[in-house]
Amino acid sequence: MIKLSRMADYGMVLMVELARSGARNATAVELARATVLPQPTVSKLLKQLAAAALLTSRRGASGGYGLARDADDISVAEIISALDGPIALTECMTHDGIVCEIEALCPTQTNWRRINDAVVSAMESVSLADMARPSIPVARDSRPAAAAPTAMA
Amino acid sequence: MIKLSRMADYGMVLMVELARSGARNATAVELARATVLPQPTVSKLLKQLAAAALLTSRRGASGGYGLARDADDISVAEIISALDGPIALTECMTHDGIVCEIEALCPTQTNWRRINDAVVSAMESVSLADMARPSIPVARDSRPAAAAPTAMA
DNA sequence: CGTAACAGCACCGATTTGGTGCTATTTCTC
DNA sequence: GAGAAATAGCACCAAATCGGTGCTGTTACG
Repeated sequence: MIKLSRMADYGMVLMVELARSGARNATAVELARATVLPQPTVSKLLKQLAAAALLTSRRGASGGYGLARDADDISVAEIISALDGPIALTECMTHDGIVCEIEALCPTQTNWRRINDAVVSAMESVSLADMARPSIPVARDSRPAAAAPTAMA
Repeated sequence: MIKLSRMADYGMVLMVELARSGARNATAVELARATVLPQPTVSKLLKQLAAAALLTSRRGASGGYGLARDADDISVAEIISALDGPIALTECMTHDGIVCEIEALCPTQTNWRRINDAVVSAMESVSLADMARPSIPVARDSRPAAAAPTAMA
């Protein structure tokens, strides 16, 4: 359903938690507790995020993780591609320029790329700071007739 | 990797083929041959597309499929959601207004929705006719240093 | 009435994904 | 200097999803 993986979802939660708390040396255990996510999975995610240079890590006793950059300077696109790999709607999008095997699909390649770029830029335009700040306090009980166009069915 | 399923990919190929040929009564076998896709899968896809009212179907001998509307009036978003279900990056996006279980994620819900809407509108803005017409004849061998911003990594 | 096509199942295999566990390695503290 | 506490980097396993296949209707043309 064009949905991002649960890992990316969890990863975002962790990043938001770090951005909110401002902690620069939070341990995996602390973060797991704060976010109510399984600890082993949290560790795995933090490792990946650190490997992608989005987090700094301190090893050894009293070690931990912290944001590598300002939350304003980290985009949603970065977080997602760190955990889910590059944002590519079709296979053709990954290797750029190489013709895909299925001849029939290729003519549409340019248009796919345009759509893909739109998705990427949408995610690049939102920063971690944006995600951390609950911009519009969403109404929980009364739902105002779905303001957002939910596509079709 | 935020990629759409192969079914949606194939489905697009079939729709483009129908848009190009202009055939209003093409059989599954013909379309499979034209697109070089496995016939059973093609049949399955055509059924789904017909069920979503994107294709008209004629049963019986000399039956077949055709576009239900003008190619200009069918969006990429419709085709994708017909085959892959509604476009929803996160689970929260499907049931609109209902609070998800994981408390920590919810505050970011509004921002997720904004990103999701951007994706949806990107796909709604491109019609099947756009996809069918090879707008810019893509250079196959010489690749001009990747004009499109390929995100990171 | 036979044949050619769509309709709608149910099922199965394989790939991917989510999750776990173990073994280093680093570094702080006592 | 030894031990404890934390990250790093593996490899592995279980499960859910996805892609694909096969059958049994049902419709309609000839």
